[in-house]
Amino acid sequence: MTVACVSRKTKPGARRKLVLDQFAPYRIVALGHAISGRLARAYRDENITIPEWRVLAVIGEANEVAARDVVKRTPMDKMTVSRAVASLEQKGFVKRAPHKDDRRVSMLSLAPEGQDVFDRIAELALAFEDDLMSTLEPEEAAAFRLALEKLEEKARLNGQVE
Amino acid sequence: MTVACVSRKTKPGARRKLVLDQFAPYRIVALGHAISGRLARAYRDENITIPEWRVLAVIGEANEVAARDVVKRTPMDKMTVSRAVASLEQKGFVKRAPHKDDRRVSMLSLAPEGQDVFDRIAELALAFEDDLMSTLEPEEAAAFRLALEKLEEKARLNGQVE
DNA sequence: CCAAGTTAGTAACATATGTTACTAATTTGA
DNA sequence: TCAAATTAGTAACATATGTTACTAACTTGG
Repeated sequence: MTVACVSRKTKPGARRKLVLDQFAPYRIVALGHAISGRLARAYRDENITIPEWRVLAVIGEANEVAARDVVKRTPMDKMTVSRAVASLEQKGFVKRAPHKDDRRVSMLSLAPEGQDVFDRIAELALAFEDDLMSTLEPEEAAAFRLALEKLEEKARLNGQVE
Repeated sequence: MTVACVSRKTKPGARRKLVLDQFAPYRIVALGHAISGRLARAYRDENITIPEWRVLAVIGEANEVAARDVVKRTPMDKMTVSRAVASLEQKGFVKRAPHKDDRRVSMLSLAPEGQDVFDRIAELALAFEDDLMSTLEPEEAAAFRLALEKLEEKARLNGQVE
């Protein structure tokens, strides 16, 4: 157990100036934006939006899920998911099957064409990840992933309150 | 001898399965989303949108800038900036002054009230950053910031192509 | 049972954001 | 010197996204 030493480099009471380039939350959001834009190319060629891709990915990972599970596993609200699913079904990428004993729920699965699309995008996405992360040494990358996890945990917890 | 089966060794092009929770780009975007949501509370109380806050921050940092400079320094396109500036001017937070010798350009600066708003939000934002980053040990935090920088560089460069 | 509450999903509306195309001002270069 | 290209900024349109509130299907507790 480590001692939570919240030391900062600045003196207590000294008012820091906010400088965007050194403001970590901003840097993280900006990086996310850049990444989204970069990945968007892979979706665009398949006529898939970002929410649609996320839905595809969750189904592709779990084989059969309900829409509510997609909501739990991604940063999208249920309306966004609902729209994405409707569009994917329309395109013939996703199938709905009635839930065994809850008629409100449909179970989602990939149609053959949806599986193909998923595979193609997944390949590009993984290649992008490799390329991106190759800028970091292996230990750096591992540390980065760990830090991401901790920060997300923290950000989500705080988000819970109100 | 015959080749029995597919090697499991990871090599370039080898097919991994895409698992969202282990897919770094997704984790980064998700963290960005969580952070945005968390910070939004500070803006909301001041009736400031995220693009408006970014504009305020850039002006607050540089004292006098043109809108185009805001575009260069943030992940927003010029229309988004234009709207944010218009709104901020309407609210009396930002002033426009004609550029010395280019009549297309207005120089933006903070009105006194804008400075107040900026100061209040900046204080909350810095406190949030402290809280967020306190989950990391000082060396972890430093490594994380460095990694962020490298990744952003890489993501932006790739974004250039095409 | 069955009234009250909860949950899954969607419709309808409001707002936000991106895209295209335009105006006006400036720069370029033949 | 002036036609063509570039740049700053905005308008108008299309699309995407969030919010509220609703329906239908379940669950619960008396």
